[in-house]
Amino acid sequence: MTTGAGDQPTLATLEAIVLAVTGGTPRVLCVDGDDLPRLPAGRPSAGDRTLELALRRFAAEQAGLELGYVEQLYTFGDMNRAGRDAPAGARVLSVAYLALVHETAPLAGSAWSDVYDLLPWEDHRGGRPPVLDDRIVPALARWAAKGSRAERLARAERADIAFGLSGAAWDGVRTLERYELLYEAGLVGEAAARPGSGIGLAMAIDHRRMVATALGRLRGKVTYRPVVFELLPETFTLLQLQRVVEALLGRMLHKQNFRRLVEGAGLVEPTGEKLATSGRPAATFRFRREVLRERARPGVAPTA
Amino acid sequence: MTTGAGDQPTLATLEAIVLAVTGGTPRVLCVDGDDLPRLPAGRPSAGDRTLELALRRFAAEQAGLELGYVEQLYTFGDMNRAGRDAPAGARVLSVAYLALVHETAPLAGSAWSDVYDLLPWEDHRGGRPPVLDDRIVPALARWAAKGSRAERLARAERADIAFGLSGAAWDGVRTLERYELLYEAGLVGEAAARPGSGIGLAMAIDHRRMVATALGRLRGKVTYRPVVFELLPETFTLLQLQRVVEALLGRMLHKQNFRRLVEGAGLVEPTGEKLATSGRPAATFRFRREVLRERARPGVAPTA
DNA sequence: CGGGCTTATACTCATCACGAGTAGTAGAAA
DNA sequence: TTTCTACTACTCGTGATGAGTATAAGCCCG
Repeated sequence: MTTGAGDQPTLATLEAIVLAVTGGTPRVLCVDGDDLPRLPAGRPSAGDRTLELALRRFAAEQAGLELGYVEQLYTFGDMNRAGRDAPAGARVLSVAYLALVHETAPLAGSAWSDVYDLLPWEDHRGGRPPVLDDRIVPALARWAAKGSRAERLARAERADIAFGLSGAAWDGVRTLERYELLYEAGLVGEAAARPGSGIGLAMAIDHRRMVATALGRLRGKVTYRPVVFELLPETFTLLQLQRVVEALLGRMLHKQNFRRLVEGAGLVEPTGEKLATSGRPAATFRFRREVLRERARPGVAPTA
Repeated sequence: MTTGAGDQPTLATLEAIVLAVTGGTPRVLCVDGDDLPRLPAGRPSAGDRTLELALRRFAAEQAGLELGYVEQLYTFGDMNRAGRDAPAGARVLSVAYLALVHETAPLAGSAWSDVYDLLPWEDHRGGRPPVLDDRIVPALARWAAKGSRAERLARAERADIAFGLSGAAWDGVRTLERYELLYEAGLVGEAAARPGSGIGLAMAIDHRRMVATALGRLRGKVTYRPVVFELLPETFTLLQLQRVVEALLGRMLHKQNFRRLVEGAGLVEPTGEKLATSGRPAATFRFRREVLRERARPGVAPTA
């Protein structure tokens, strides 16, 4: 490995995307920034054996949160992403982690934001969001009409695949592709010509991109790993479970089929207790750990 | 964001896992280290707008390689992973990228290594590798017998799931879990008590862990994204395609079903040409780009 | 020049996952 | 007792997947 001439100091930070689902709403933990809200962040120090431990440490110190499930998401290192307090020309490397927690009370200086306030085009539970056809599709069409012929074709293909246009199917997992397309097309606040004119609530620097990455990853993972249970209490009804999954996927699921999937796969076991609801009381369940041995890809949502 | 007291200088490097498949053998590009082979690596410099562009630049400079498909894999930042030339107490952050290329002639100072020489327990194409039952399973059993009762149960569960023991199914994607388990159990050279006694060819520091990460990611991705075509020439026969997929998955596929899957999904289109083989000549195909619009998850291997 | 080898290609069959729908059940509230 | 809400049990059709049978098209060799 040769050390190039253009070496530069590198600043490394850890960013936490802490996710919870409360009452059908997926929420992400934000702290107040100078201007826009931002994700909680910290730096690894010499005493932290691993990056993940560093993250857990500062989540506890800064926000009093004991994180459960934690997974590394992505490392962001573009040149244009230094905050205003960073030395010019320095590259900031941000290692983003996804953490799943149960709902908790909001903490001082921080608050939960609805993920779908940040990314409104991602929530299809109440049907196709109007913002798609009203603003996004026309703007993408304009964006795709620019450039050389080859470039126009490439842009149109990207837009079609990401947003399920021209006969393509909407793929819930492509959240990042969608965000980046909107960014390039100037439709999200951080990149919009006039501040405040963008779609969805803006966040500092590229933090909304990180949330989009997290949502996409989680939507994928839910179909083959039992991660949802990290967001639920010890025991729960099948409808509660379904609501959390729907909140993550951003689409409704067929109730009977969901039940068949989850029970048939042996993902849950009945506790024997009943929980009073506003209708007929529901049986409560808990996660059934043995499923990890029985199935290679125990997911709580259909693959499609 | 508060700046903790324990801040430390951070060294950032990019590591490239460059993969090719030649004649049924998946290979990774290695460069000669002081002692053990290592992955090609470089540093981002101020002129590189993104980390991915930095990677492409130094791959071209250092090895004369023009990378095609590139994807970020994982960022490694444990404390114990500084090379011997690094200042003590410094944390080295390595952002690892996976790159797929067509086979090329070996370059000066670098060579292709068979991935399954590095991770012999991962290749099940010729049946279950003997090293599993001869060395790994007994050693894992010894490893799992240590610690408190709760710890023993947790270890046994991890081993069962990762290696498909006690009725669990072998999951090709869990390459990283397997490598880490072997590491903890002291079975891979880098961690082995006596050097040279480990299973598989050792690499510098944690580079073999990176290769394991890459293989696992690729095995997963192959089932829902048409990445294999990055490893193949423009046109190919279905058997060539199948051999590449099998090389990645480490298991054999049913020929007729593979054909049905690939043709039925519209992943390929016939070129009209025939290629002479050692038997009946085979029709050649090329990747059919339109499939990206037609299918949400166009994969070239079954999900299981 | 025909048998045997190798590889390619075309079908069939059973099973299972999944989307969608019908129907009936259990408790609470009015 | 009605009505509302939510829970639970089945059925049907389609498509994906694993596995196997049969046939075709070249080559090599005796």
